[in-house]
Amino acid sequence: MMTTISEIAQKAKVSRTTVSRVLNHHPYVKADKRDAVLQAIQELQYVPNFNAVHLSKGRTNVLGVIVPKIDHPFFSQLIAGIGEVCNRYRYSLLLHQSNNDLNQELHFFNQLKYKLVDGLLLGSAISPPHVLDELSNYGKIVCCEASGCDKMASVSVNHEAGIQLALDHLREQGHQNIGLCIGNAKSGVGIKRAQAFFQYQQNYQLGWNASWYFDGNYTIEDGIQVARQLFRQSHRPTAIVVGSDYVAAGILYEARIQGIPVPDGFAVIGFDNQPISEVVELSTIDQPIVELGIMAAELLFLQLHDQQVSSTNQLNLKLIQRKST
Amino acid sequence: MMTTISEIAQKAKVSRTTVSRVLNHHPYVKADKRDAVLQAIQELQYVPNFNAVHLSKGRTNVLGVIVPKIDHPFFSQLIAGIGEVCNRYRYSLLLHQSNNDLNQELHFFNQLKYKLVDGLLLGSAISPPHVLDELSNYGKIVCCEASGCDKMASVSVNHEAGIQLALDHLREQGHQNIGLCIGNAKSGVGIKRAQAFFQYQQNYQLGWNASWYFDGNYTIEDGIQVARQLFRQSHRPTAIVVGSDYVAAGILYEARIQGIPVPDGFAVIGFDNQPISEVVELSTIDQPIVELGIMAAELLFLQLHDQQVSSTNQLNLKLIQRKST
DNA sequence: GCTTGCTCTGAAACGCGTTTCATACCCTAC
DNA sequence: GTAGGGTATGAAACGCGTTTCAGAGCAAGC
Repeated sequence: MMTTISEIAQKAKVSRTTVSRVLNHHPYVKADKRDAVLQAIQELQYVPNFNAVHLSKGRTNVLGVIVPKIDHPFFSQLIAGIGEVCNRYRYSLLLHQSNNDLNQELHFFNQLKYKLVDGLLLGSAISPPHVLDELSNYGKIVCCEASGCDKMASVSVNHEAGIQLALDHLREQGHQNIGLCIGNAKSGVGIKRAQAFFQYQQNYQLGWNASWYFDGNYTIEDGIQVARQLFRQSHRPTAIVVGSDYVAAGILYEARIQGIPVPDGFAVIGFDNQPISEVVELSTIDQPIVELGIMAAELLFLQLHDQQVSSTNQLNLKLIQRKST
Repeated sequence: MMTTISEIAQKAKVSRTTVSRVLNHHPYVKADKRDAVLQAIQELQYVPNFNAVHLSKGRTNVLGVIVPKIDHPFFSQLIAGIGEVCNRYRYSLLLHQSNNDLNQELHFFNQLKYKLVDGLLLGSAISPPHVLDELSNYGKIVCCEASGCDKMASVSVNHEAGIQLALDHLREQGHQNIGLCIGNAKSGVGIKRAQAFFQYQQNYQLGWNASWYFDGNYTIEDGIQVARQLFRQSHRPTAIVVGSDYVAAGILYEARIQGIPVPDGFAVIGFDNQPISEVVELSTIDQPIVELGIMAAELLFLQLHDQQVSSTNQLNLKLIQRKST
């Protein structure tokens, strides 16, 4: 029992074309006809069916976003930034949680092929480059980390600079033996951070031992485990760089339990500047995550409006010193 | 240059109807024709246009979710739960961030009217009941807190029970003078919690002073301010119930700064059991937020499949005792 | 007076699947 | 032998807007 533009047209004694023009604010409609149409819309309580609009226009004004885990603070902030831009442009946001599952990811990519979204924002992507390459034939894509695919633009945090900030700071505090703890060692972020770390280590002749390295850590609980392994070692580092504030908070927690004085006995520096780092007084590398989302979305909109954009974009980081270093 | 089912039909020497049947796994298609169609789909690299599907089917297999702020941990967990269910049912999620702005909210509600989503999940709603009432004529809606609209189902946390758990626990620890700190005093949650608190207070003859009440607090920083105001008072409560772990963490932080011993000098209990509560050793009332999202989404799917559901649903809470009480 | 160029309007085609309905075939049951 | 019922297929209508194109009206320019 939906009202359609045909009924409006009939009631207002104009053609469907004219109704469509009124709805789309086309200038060539005389005032009297416009008023008649608007009145009919009122009286019949017309509500447009946007599936028809999308079909005929060939676009949907929807952006797709895929992330591994919505409730990870990094991604929820990223989405928040993207959402803000979408609101500004009156676009909607189609969100998908992949759980780092390749099938889920591929399934979501179809939304672009199926014309359900006008563009795609990749919070993370585990698909091989050739898949992304093929996908980019179907629409514009922006990746929130270096994608390894030159057909799509990317925005990312300057991980090298971040690691360097952290290490410069620790060296200034007199540390020479510094451990590393990251999340997914195989993700772009993980690889970049590890590379930058070991490069720096070599450049500055820092001490090293394989048992000072940890990966696959994401939670507070993980941090506690890392700390236990670390503090068990007789020859241990005097500081550690940690890829996540949550993990770092776990390490601080365990240090307190074991009575190891921070920062004098052991220093910890995290990444992200999540709210948690404030209460546990953790030094950290602040990542402008919301801004990252905003920038990624803006880049996508530029491309949707046929503007050229530079394909790699980096955001800068800053050091926030608190009492853990 | 899109391939359409017509081209497939031509190539496979069948009708469009048959192609449609193959795509929809309709049983009445002979194997040889089905194969011919599938082959043509392969060769022409056919990709369906789902806007056309949505238009003719009258549904989109998309759920809408609206929340005030995506990166608030409560809502990101809620969305994560919803997203999980959506993945299970192969539905997509259209997400909107309202920033508690009524216009944003109304704008998003149109997605249901416009037939862009099959159902709506309200993470929060500030619209008056009559708006929600009218909206529910356009599709199924589930609200994640008591909505005040009897036409839609709701799932919510049992706030009364939560407050009671917290207060029972504090009384057991010998507290008689207990403060209260909540977020939005005008939201459903805020009202419920305050009511339950004051009811309990009266029932058990607890001490009270108007300066022991705080609202509009959401962040760690807010918590620090609350603590400062609190600790300035000569006649102050011996414990406080706080509606958010973040705010509670701020209070604990300030207590430490001021050298007030916790829990002996002052006890704090939070709500949510966010990760932060673990590292700061905060006692808290655990809210099953992800489960709340899952349940809300499940309820919506039940309704989309024409099943009756009970209109009010509550989830239970549990006390997590740590070192702050 | 006639061309040029806007303004305004509607018929028809288009975007692309799905669904209905009619038809035809085949087998089983009586 | 034939009525009944399942299987298989296609033509045409349908869902509902937008866009193209052609044409009419009207004013300004020469």
